[in-house]
Amino acid sequence: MLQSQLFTKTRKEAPKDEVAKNASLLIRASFVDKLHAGVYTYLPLGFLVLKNIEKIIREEMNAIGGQELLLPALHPKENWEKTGRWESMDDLYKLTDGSGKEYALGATHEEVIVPLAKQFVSSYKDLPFSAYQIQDKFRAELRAKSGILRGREFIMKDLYSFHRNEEDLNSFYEEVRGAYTRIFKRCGIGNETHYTFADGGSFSDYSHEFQTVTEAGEDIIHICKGCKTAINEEVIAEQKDCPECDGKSLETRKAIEVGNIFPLKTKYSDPFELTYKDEAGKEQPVLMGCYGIGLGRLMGAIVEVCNDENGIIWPDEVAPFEYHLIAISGGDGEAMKQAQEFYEELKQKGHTVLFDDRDTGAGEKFKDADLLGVPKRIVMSAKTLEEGKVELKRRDEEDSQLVAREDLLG
RNA sequence: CGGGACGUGGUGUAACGGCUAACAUUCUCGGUUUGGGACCGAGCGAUUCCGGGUUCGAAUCCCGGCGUCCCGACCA
Repeated sequence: MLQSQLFTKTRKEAPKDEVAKNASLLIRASFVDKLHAGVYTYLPLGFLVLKNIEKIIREEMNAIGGQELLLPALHPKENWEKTGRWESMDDLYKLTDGSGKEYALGATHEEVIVPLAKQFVSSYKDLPFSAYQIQDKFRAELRAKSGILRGREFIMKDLYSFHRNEEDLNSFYEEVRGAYTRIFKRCGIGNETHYTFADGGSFSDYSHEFQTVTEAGEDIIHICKGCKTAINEEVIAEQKDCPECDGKSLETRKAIEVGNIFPLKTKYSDPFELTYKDEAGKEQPVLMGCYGIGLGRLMGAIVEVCNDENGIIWPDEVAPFEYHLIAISGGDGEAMKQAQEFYEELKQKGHTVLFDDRDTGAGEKFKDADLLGVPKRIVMSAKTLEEGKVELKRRDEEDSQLVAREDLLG
């Protein structure tokens, strides 16, 4: 992408009302824009990151057999009355059309996917299976906060699994745990993200969360120094020791919940009478699990973890581009000309490149490069031309090096 | 939903109740530059969030609303 063509611009200063680091940096670098409290636009650069996160999640979901679909966001009131959540879920957005018919904006999708599954599940032979979607969710948060970490409209991946017995549910549950662990690792926050025992809220008796340690977090977790498993503050009273190992030394940290997994069992299959016939022809309730990851929140958490005083430092796999190519103009314009050619070459070899072809000072380009946080920066100037090479610097490293162009094309 | 802070060009700030609302930045034009937001000159850009009130006079004081952020409560 040519930076001169990008319709968004970076800012020297963050809007004064953004305190959260993720919002401050993402807005300054023009990855996102705030429409109103808790509702953000993903601008072209932010959208690239979001799509990368989405790709990672999709690959890992597919790898454990999840079937992708897209459920509606506009739900009939009746489905929500059936589970009792039309009344009990107070952050549910409710709306009425011109004729007086009432709807809910999807805050979660058990109310839609369970009736859907009912249409196709009748025998034990139809089980197990799992389906997921990546879609906008709406929740009337009393207080949107922390930039994109807690919004009122947000993109979420929700996976639902359907099983004939608890054993099968539990084994799939562990598979999802593995997939989630890989997702957060690929997103560059594997070391900061902990598998955590938590309360089930209104969803189930208990649950597990994936908590990323950051000062911007709104939860308190107690991390086992032995096995890195953690316990959420809300259940620490019941569980004083690490349940995974003998480690009893817990470290207390603030963290943000980037993912969660719930054994729903029959909580939502019961109200919709989702059942199957077993080998004996006997009607049995379907057991369910549900598993969520907030994509925007994940992006925010990555920024909270991966930054320095100069800007964002995107992990390789989520970065909007692989290379940030900077041409330092001036002189006879040769550097700009050669950079233009190199840009085309890199693209041809399949690399993603942001090419700073703007006619502006070198300082501004470097500042913007640091702020945008593309993992690898290539500089071409009169200086590098003399050597017949280009300068390569990783965003997460101090030193740069001169390398041959061919070395970057491979 | 309780408490607090704030609301002035796109962004960040300033202005005692009193001149044409100031400065920086962004942006436009011209010129000089080109290895860390460079420099010079000339411009554009605001009904000071909205509505009332006090006053000869309100960005400034008072009341109400709306909005944003922070703390708390709440929360897949």
